Amino acid sequence: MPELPEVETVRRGLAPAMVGRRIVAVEQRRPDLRFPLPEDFVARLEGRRVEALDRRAKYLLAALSDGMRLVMHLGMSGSFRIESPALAATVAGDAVPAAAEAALVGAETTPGAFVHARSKIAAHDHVVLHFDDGGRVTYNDPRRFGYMTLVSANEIATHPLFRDLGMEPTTDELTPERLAAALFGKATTLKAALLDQRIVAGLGNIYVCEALWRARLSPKRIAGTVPRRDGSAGERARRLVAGIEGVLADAIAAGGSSLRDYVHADGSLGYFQHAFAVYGREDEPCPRPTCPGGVRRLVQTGRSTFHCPACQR
DNA sequence: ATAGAGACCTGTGTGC
DNA sequence: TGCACACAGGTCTCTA
Repeated sequence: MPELPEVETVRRGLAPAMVGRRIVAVEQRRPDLRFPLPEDFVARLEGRRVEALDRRAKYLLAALSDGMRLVMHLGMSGSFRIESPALAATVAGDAVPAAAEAALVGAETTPGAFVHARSKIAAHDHVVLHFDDGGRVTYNDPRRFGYMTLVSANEIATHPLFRDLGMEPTTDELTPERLAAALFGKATTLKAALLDQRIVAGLGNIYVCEALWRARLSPKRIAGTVPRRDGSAGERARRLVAGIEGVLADAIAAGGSSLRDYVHADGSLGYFQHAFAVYGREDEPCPRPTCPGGVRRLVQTGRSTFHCPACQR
């Protein structure tokens, strides 16, 4: 999926088109995504205003005016397309990087023409939200691993999708002490532990590889050896937290990454992929200036891991 | 309780 | 050009 930085980028792109606007119509183009959509999905959305658009781990949560939350997960290949009069104003501001602006200016002529020109349904467009300002937000997902559901605000904390989620790495929930405590005694590999959403929520295959490279820790290391013997945070736990926070912050700042089937909510392509140190760089030299090693690929629990055996221990 | 394999889907790139 | 196969950002479910 889009991992946490991509979901955060999508959130920022969607917010101006959704927040403060009323949903006037919903096109549900199939009964299910990964799971069946809720009973009366369309009826339970139409007429509600979007009060806020938040993110928890890789989930987007739209707060609706009736107290429900529209929960959206992008799976592996989900994306949103925005056609909105609000978009031109957003693009003109400072919130969207120059590359995104360039991608959009060409598509926009007059507000009416913009909306009309982009109104066609494309393959794998599954849900279209129509707003009271004439804007549209379309969810597209070829692989259909993504999903949407409705959860009442006061049930979010205890809902099966959210109750077991671990530390949110973009907040002060993630500390070396807490991470050390969570990894203490774990017999699994560090790669697998960081992909476990119950420990740190929001990391995926790419950013785990990148965070471990930054922390100079091997993906094959036993997770329980990150804390000190008494379970407290030492040098390794501190480096790991710094690696996680650093790579996520850099990726969010760059506007998220874009691989082959991922496009930002605002339609622009990402560019953080150029900054990956190890992911997808098998056989290239390790980018750490003083390191003589090279990037190697291995498979752990069925997924590619990229790392430098020379400097990651 | 927990770790690993398999499953869910479609698209794309590679090699023969 | 066509075809088979590997692989892709996630995570739920089943099995050991």
